Amino acid sequence: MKIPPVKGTRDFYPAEMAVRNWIIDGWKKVSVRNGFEEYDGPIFEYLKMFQIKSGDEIVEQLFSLQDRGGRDLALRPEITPTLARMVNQRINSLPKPIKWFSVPRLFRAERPQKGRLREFFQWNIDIIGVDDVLADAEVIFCAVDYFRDIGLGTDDIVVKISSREMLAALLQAIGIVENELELLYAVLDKRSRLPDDTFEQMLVERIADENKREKIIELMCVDSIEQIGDCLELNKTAQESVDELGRLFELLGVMGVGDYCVFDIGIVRGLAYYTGIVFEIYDKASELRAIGGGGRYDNLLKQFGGPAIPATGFGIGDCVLGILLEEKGLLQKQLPERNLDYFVACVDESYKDAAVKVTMRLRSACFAANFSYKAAKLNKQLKQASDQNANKCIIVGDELKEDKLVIKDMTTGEQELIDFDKFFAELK
RNA sequence: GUGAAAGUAGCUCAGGUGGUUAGAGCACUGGAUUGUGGAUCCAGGGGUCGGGGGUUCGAGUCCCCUCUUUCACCCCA
Repeated sequence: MKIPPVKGTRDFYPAEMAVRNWIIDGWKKVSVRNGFEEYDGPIFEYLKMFQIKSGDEIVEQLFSLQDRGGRDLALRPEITPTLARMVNQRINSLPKPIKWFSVPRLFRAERPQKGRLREFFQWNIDIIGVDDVLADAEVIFCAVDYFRDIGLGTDDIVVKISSREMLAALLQAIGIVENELELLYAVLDKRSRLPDDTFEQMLVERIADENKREKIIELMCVDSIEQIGDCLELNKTAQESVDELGRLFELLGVMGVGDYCVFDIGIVRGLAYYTGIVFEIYDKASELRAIGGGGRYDNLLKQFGGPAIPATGFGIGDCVLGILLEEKGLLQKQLPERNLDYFVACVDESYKDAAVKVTMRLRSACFAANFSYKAAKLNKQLKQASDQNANKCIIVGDELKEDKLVIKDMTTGEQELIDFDKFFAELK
């Protein structure tokens, strides 16, 4: 019986595994150099854990299961709840600020499509315990630091930034009451993906007052922070959050990543828990879905039973990123090739054991080394060495009778005859 | 969950209106080459034509169902 792979999953053959490792190693490297420490949690949690933040609708998008004790569990669709739990558990003993990162494997039971699978990896970094906008700037810097590192420039990607807090203040200044905001966000979040008239029609369903609607549409058309003041009279909270956003861009400039970042009032983020700065990262042509996104979530830890502690962070998935890297041709150039230090060939069957022995000595000395299972013709073995991308090939043959080995450099093709003992003595 | 398109070898694809034993290129294995790789030439292995049912003397080809993939919608933590 032939069993196919599960819908929305991927098999990682060595070629795909190399890509996955390269991406994840890059994430880890950038996290560490930006001063973050790695953490992880279990791959499944109580189902409840994922309902706190996101509500019941989300349960349909989860892979859930019941254990033999009747506990309702789910494979994690995100790691932030786990992070919240872990931080809350030790909140008093953890040195602040907390700068942690993780690369969890996540599961979502959605219908797969371009850039979205049911199992994927996501780079998360979070700063907990800092309410300064400098932390938001640093988080954005980290993302850009990575993209720049792998060769994605300002022509390739863009970070679109706004502020939930500011948007709330502005909408309230227009006369939208607080409990209308949530539903309105959902519409505003979709604006960039909808034709203007569809957007306006959806707005009609939410906001009856035509004056308010016009104000909102006018507001959503601003394309710089300065224009906001021209469009509306700012109250104190609004002015403060506008200033904060201005300070953020200033800091991004100081950090040297200002040219990757733009203000975009249309960035709202779907989920309810964002409280301040929000951002999303897109390919410049905007042909793919968001590569990642994040923002400030100052109430979340409290929702998970902890104290009110400010937090900010982001998540970047591997699927859209992988597509973009492929399209930009950045994988071929940068992927490390399989590399074997030595391939040990034997000239005939009588030297096979000697070849095995040489290989084992090389391995003990921490070199990547292989031998041929069959004492095949030398040309076959050399081809194997070549296929396995060996740097050097050791040929074990009649020279061994005089305690010598042939070392062939596979890039230059040059060979030398070297004393057996001397070779191992000089191995570094 | 809704809608559309596709599925033939490991990969990319040929297979006029149904008709012998389903093909090619690449990849893989072996040989040409008995101690020298990447090239070339030759040969070989590999398919229940996604799966099931139906129509037919006969189905890769026509019809129905199903699975998977892709794309869009819903959603996007």
